[in-house]
Amino acid sequence: MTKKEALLKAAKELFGEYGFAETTFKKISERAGVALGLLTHHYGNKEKLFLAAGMDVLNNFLRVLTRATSRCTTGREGVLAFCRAYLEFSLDPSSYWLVLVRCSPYSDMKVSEDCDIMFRKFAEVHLLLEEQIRRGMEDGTLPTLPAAATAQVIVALMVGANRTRVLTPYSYTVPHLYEETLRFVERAVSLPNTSDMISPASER
Amino acid sequence: MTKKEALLKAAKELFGEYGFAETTFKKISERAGVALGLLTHHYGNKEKLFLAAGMDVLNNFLRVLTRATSRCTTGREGVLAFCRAYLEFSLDPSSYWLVLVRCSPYSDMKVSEDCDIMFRKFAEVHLLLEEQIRRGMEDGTLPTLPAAATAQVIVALMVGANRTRVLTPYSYTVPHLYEETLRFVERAVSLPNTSDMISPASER
DNA sequence: CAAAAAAGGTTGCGTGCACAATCAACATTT
DNA sequence: AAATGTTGATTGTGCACGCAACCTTTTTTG
Repeated sequence: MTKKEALLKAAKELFGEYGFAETTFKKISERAGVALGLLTHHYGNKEKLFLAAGMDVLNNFLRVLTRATSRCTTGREGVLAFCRAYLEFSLDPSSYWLVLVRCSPYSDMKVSEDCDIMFRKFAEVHLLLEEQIRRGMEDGTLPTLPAAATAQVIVALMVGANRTRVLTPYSYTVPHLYEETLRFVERAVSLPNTSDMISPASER
Repeated sequence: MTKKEALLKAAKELFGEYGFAETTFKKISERAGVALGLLTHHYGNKEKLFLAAGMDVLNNFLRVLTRATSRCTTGREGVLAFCRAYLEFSLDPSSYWLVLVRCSPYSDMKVSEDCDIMFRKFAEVHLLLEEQIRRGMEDGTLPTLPAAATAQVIVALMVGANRTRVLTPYSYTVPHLYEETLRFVERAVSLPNTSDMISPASER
C-alpha cells in the first residue's frame, strides 16, 4: 500500500468516525503513519481529500448494486435485490459507508461545485433502481408506477432506514428494522390482487 | 423580543443555513444584533445553545404532529395525517426544521450525554405514530402489522424523503416527491383486498 | 554504464488565522 | 446596593496549509 493509499484509508476511517469538521490533518496523518505534509501534497486540501474518499466509497457502492441487480430475472426481484444490497452494504464496516452518512454534501460540508460529481453518482444509483422498476412493469411483476418518482421514494426509505439504524442509539431502535423495511417496500410495490384466482394459472 | 430570544432565533436561522461547525458566535450575535458576550452568558456554550435551538424546534414539531393526528377519526387517517404534517412542517421556513437536518446529533455534532433528551423527544414522535397504527389495527382500517417497527420504518421514510427534498439540488429531484411518498405509504399499509367484492357492502 | 541532473515523494516545523470562551467594565433593573 | 443584563476587546488554543530541506527514483547525457 502506497502512502497515498494509506492516507485515503485513514481518511475514510476518520471521516466516518468523527465527521468532516472533527477530522484533522494531524489525526489522519498519524493514523496513516506518514508525515502531515503529504496530505496537501497528494490531495490539495481537506475538501478534495473528502471528495476522493467519498467518491471511492460511492464507486464501490454502485458496483455492488449493479452486480446485485444484474443477477435477477424479474424487475420485482431487481427492486428487492437493490434494497437488500443497499442495506447490506451500509452495514459492512469495510465499505466505509459511514463517510457518506456522517459528512457528505448532505449535511456537514458546504456544497461546493466539486460536490456535483457526487450528486451525479447518486443519480446513477437512482437510475439503476428506476431501470428495475420499468423492467418490472414490463414483465408484469410490478404494478403501473411512476418509475422515476418511485425510485426516489424507495431510495429515500433506504437513506432514512440506514440513518436510523446507524446513527440512533441502540436502545431507541427496533430490533429488525431492516427486515421490516424490506417488507414495507414489498407491500408498497405489490400487484393489486383483484385477479387473485386467475393469475396463478399463468405460471409457465 | 428579549435579546435572549433574538439570539435563539438567530441561532436557529444560522444552524439551519450553515450547520453546526460553520456557525460562529460572531455570526449569531451579529444577526441577533447583540453583543457577542451575551451568548455564553445566556447559553453557556455552543453545544448547549444548539441543544436549546434544536429542542425548541422539536417541541413545536411534536405539538404540530399531535394536533394533526388528534383530529382524525380512524387509525389509518391518523397515520396519513402524521405523514402529511411531518412533510409539511419540514417545508415551513418558520419552523426552522433545517436545524435538525443540518446539525443534529445525527451527523455533525459529537453525541454528548446532553443529546439524550433529543433522542427521547424523537422517541415520542415514534410513539405518536405507533399509537395511530395500533388504533388502525383495532378499528380495522389497517392490516395486522408490528406497530413499533412499522412506525420506525415510516418515520425513516419521512426522514429520507425530507433529506432528499431539502438537501439535494433541485435538478436531481423529482417534481412531486412528497405526494409520491404519501402514496407509497398508503399502498404499504393498505388492507389486503382479498374480499374485494364483499366489503363494499359494509359501508354504513 | 556511470555520473549528473531532474522529478517526484517525504519530512515536520513554522505561520497566520479563525474561533470559543473569558473578563472586567459599564448599564439597567429590582 | 445588589442583582442581573450587556458590552467588545482580549486571550489562548487548535487548526489548515505553506514551505524549505531532504530523500528516493527515474531520466538524461557524455
